Amino acid sequence: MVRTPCCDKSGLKKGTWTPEEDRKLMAYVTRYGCWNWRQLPKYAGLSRCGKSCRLRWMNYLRPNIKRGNYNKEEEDTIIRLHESLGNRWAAIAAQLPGRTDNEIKNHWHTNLKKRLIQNSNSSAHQSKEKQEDLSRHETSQEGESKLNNDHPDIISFQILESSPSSPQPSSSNQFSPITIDTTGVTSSTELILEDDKVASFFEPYAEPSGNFWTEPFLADNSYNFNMYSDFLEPLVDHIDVPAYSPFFYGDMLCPYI
DNA sequence: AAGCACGCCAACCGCTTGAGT
DNA sequence: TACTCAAGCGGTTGGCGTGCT
Repeated sequence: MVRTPCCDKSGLKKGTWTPEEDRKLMAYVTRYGCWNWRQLPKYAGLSRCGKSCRLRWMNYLRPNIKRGNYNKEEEDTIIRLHESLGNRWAAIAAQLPGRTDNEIKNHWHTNLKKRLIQNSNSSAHQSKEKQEDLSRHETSQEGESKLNNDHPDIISFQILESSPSSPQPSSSNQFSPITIDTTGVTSSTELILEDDKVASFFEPYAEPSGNFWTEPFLADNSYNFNMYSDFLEPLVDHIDVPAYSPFFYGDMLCPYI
């Protein structure tokens, strides 16, 4: 979407990712991990800069990405965290499993910010009316409680504002680029992938009882390729990922995984 | 049906941070 | 300590989709 597909001066492709590029990146990262984002596109056969690959993986291809349909809890969390953390989208995203900082940022600018402004405007307007009304009756305390009843959302927001801000230390979420956020993933069937193609792409290789996404990536920081070779081999071969890599086949060592 | 305006959001850019030497 | 470089982060951009006239 968005950027017109083109090449920059160094010959690297920019703009919308094609399904083929997605498959290449996904297959390569799945097979070899993200040992070096700058070098990765070269070995993955992609004419993209490493930064672009990383972004694509982090915001779109990474497993357990939840997309769209924010529920009220999530929105409340975003609002509350934004109140205490400001525009630290990565920190906010760390508290919302499956959501990316980019997506939260977009959602904030397109929905939540407007909503808050509207709320504050209407509350300010009504507050003014109430104040005038109250000054007439000189019953400020009574009026305050009525205002609270009229705008429970605003009030709860005020309470949250005054409460001690508690940016949770997100140790588990401050993952390195290739660490897989496994929150909420208990089996391969629970993968949250918006793109049906991507989901179906991996479906035939999903383990019935194991946890593909967590086990190989978390097991003692080494890539247990052999365990998933049956899974990866046909997958990678099928989508024609370049056979070369700085690592020996089946002897992959990636300190980040 | 065609043109226009606007919102959404994927992706880019540039700055900052942190690790390695 | 200073320097280099990769990765992370947040702000911004701009094409596409959709609703409105």
